[in-house]
Amino acid sequence: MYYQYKKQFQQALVEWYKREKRDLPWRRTCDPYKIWVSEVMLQQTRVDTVIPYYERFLSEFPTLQHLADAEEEKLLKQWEGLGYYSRARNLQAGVREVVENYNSLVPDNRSEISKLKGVGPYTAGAVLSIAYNKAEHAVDGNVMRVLSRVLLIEEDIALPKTKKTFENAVMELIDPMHPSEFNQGLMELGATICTPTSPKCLLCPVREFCTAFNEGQPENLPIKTKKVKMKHIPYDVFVIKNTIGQFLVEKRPAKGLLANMWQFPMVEQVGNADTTNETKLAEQYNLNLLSREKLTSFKHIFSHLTWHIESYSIGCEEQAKLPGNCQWFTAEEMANLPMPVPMQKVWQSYKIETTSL
DNA sequence: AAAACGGGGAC
DNA sequence: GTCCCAGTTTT
Repeated sequence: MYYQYKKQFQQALVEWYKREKRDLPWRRTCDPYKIWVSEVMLQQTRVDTVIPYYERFLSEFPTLQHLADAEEEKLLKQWEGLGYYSRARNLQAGVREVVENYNSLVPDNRSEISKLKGVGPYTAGAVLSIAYNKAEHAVDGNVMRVLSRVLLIEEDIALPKTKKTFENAVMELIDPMHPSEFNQGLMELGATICTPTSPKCLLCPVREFCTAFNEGQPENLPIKTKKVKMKHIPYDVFVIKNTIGQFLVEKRPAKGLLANMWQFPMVEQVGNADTTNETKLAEQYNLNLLSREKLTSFKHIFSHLTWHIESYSIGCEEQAKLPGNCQWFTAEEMANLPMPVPMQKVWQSYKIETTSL
């Protein structure tokens, strides 16, 4: 973009942003910690979803120190339902690094802040520009969409190396006097005007600078090729209650899918027979099963795989020897355990089934 | 470079 | 159903 147009573009974007920006909770503060929390929550997650989590999280952990001191169970409980739970663990690890190594001051330069756990190129640039007003790139999906249209960039955004093109473009275009408003303006534009489908070009403050609007078809940008192949896994899930009213739950492994989250015992379905899976359950968990009743069936879609859940209610004698990751809890105790959404659905189904008796 | 990693909303 | 969302880490 020619130099004289660049300054006009910056001014048009920044003035539009100042005028039209949505009133969001994290826009009422410059506290780097709070900006950091908001940016992590917003990764791959919509604004409307984040707002209630953000408010609750910061009232529970108002400072770096509060979060650094938190128990993981309590942290995950706050994150429950938001997804990508490693974000929460990484955020806490990063916060602990800041408390221990940076005197509780979030670093204000890219090389240091990028070393923090969970802080990638985007989050680094977002915190630096928004909290510290540094002229740093913060390239997310919105920015790639907006700039692919404005600058008619036709590289495949599914390829990792393409990100560099957009980071360079931002550094070339960014308003050095208003980095925070410039970066947020690009994202706000992508979220509200320059949307994936049917962009509202007639309302766009920078359409006169937009190559795709003037020459091409904005709706066909950006170009993205990658498609994911979904795996499907059928599971039987069991809500198991012993004779003194406790329920059996297990903690998932510390790595991988839904790490350290709690769940009801589940076994992968092998055939379409029903008794084989129950036998497998009794063996795996060393249980003496008494009764059984069908609960809800549904499918739960993750980003890369689908669980097909069938759930059952089981009565059972209490056993002395349980696998190490298993524990009996009362319903009240269970309420404090972080559980993923599919397990909450099963539990909800159980409660409805039993209260109707 | 590709896959893993949640959940939900919009079309 | 598909896409994608204020992405990062691991393989």
